[in-house]
Amino acid sequence: MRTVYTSGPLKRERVLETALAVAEREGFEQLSMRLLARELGVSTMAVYRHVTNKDDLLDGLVERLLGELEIPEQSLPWEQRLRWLAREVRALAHRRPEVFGLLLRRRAVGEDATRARQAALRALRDAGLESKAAERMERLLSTVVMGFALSEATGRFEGIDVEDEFERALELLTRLVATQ
Amino acid sequence: MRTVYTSGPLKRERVLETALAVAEREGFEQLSMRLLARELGVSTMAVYRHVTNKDDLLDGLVERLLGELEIPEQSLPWEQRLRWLAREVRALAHRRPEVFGLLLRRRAVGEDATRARQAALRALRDAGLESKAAERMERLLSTVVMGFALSEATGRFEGIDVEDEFERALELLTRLVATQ
DNA sequence: ACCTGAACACCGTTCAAGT
DNA sequence: ACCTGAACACCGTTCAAGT
Repeated sequence: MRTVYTSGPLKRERVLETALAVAEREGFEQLSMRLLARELGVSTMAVYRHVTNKDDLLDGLVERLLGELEIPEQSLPWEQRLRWLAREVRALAHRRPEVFGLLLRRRAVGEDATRARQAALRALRDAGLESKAAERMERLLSTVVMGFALSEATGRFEGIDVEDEFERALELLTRLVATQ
Repeated sequence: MRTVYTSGPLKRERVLETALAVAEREGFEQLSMRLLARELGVSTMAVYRHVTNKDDLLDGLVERLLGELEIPEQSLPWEQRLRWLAREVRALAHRRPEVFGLLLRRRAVGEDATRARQAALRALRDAGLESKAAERMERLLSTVVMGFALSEATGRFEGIDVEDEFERALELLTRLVATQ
């Protein structure tokens, strides 16, 4: 009834990948340990060998999503790096509308979580902000970017050209950074 | 084992109120139709007379939460009205940390949903923004305000003085509105 | 008209048992 | 070492039955 991924032994990597696929295909609420196991062609409890419980599975998904963000080259001007990051997040929300919300519900702790944040902080420092101000601005920017992306993914801004809206918001905020 | 609310007949109002209390006390994930019924001192299916299903229950909670927002007097200067609204949202997130996230996950459709939005739009028009610009700014502001409030409720900004941070962000954005 | 209990098709997770 | 099936304590919801 379902596609069963049969490539090699069961690994955490494949568990997460399949969980992501199931969530996007069936809807996030439908993702269960049992359905995931069925999809992997394995007993429910076999999944627990690669994931300590469902919470750990969700943490793994968050980490995987963050790992999909491409970090801009340091050589680019700071404005372009900020825009790059913002668009990466927006693209992620587009690609994974069902699971994107996880990023705003769960605290990201792993290494991938900080990569994007560090890149944003570097860009803001390069824009001339001192350390504390850069951190504050990063929190403001990430809130806006994540919030917009989520709003689009959940349909809160239906009927609105979010592409355009998002670019304008970025424009405004970048100007705000420049005048800090 | 649990407090049973015994005041009068079962009404939608009391169902929602109790659901809110249960969610905040036991955690949002623990809120179930069965536990809610137990709490109301009634059979599970009796709850279904006041709520068509769990989805409808959650929609009801969203509506109730939005109804808790106090709208500022029109006589206040526009900056103060915006600040008022922002603080109301932040206070709501503080009061209902467990259920606040619902507001960002579900589309609000009822009347209470638009009250706050209309008040913000009026303030922005009074600030001199033309109609389209006011709508765009309202979306930006609401995203920031809701995003910050959620981040605080979920602990994303742990160790940070969100009170201070929030005021600074508002300050920045208000200046942005003034210079539009 | 309003409430009930049993039943159905699901969950996450523990644990003893199999290879 | 790795996987399994049965079991436990839960879900949301349908439906026939009670008052």
